[in-house]
Amino acid sequence: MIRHAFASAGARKIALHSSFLDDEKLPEPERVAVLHEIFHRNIRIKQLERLANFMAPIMGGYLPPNVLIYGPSGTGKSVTSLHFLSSLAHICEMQGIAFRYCYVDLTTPRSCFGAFNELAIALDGSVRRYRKGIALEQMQEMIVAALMNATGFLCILIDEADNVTTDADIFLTFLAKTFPKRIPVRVFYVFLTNRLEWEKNLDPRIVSVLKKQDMIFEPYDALDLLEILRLRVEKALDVSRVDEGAIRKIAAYASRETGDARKAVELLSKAVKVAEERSGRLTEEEVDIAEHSIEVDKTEELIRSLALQQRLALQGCYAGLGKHRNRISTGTAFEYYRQVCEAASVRPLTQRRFSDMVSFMDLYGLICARVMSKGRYGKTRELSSSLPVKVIEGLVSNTPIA
DNA sequence: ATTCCACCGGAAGGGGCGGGCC
DNA sequence: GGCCCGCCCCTTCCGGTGGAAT
Repeated sequence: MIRHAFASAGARKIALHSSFLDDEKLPEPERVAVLHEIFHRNIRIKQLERLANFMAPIMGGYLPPNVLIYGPSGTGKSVTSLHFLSSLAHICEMQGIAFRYCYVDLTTPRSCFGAFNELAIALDGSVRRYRKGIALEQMQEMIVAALMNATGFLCILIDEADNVTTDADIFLTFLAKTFPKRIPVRVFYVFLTNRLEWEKNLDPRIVSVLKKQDMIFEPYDALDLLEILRLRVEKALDVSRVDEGAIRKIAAYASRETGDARKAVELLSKAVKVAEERSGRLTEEEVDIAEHSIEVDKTEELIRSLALQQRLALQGCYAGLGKHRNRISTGTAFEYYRQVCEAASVRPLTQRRFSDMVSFMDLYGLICARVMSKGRYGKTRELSSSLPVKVIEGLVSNTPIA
């Protein structure tokens, strides 16, 4: 039986090099190679061209302007910029121009201190984290000291620059004013962000000192995605078992939603798994199944990550919805919520708070809540279900309520 | 035209806690 | 390690609201 199971699983195998479907698992050289191919297929060529125009002064020994790049997540801001800078470094090396760049990753939100810390790590090349409790000025001194002997040009690429949660102004003031004056190396910045309004929240004085150029990465369209997906398919899969239509469908799904390349690859990877469990062939049908199952996974994960009170509220809502033909008012839902709380021996919150939680869950699409006026019988939000049946079952079966 | 239901949702204030700073 | 401030969560209070009922 084991042998048979193994053999039949092998016969349905589609993924030959599954690491190409997951960038996290890809070793660095391979990743670079994949990127090179992507850029050879004329994707993001316009953006590369603009970057090249901005940076061209460096070849004549002039300081390029700072660049601010907007674009939603998964549009290749980071990869494109990194690819460009590494090429630029290569060219400069051949021309004998002293140039280096470093990458400051603020993908996870950080405080001002944390941002300085990342910057320090990126600059002096060490992996050591500075101890907490150092004064900010001292951090700045150390960062300056690390570059005291550097010469030539330095480009600092700051990913998700809007993620500095507290005192972003201090961080940016340092970058814009103090830093360039105190070090011999000529520094310029590339900021990446996915929030268009970021600039408006900044101190206008900083913006004017930065004297930056703007650039926009629009989401990939279906054709770009198709190209990106084809590359992955060629690298990772047994091409003879993949329908062209399936790939087109994935590209269509992803471009219709957000144009996020990461999501497209994720969907591809999921579809491959589905196909391997089923027919051993990747067709449009498998894509549909995978799409649906990603949907379910996402909501289940969202529910798991809810705070206790929020989950109880959600359970209360769906417990009530099950008994009232999927239409209930906030007041009734609140009653059910209280029962759920009692069963879980948790002190229930006030109705006011419950009302806020309902709004929150509506916002995240876990429930549908519309304000309705029933005339003399009051005004209330009418709650109805907006989750797949499978998810609701899982949710209610956890409810210890009769 | 008025009343009145059953909430909505803003404001204000308290308490707990985590992170920044020394 | 310890202190303190700011933030978030929660409660209380209350004026507001759309339309059926009268």
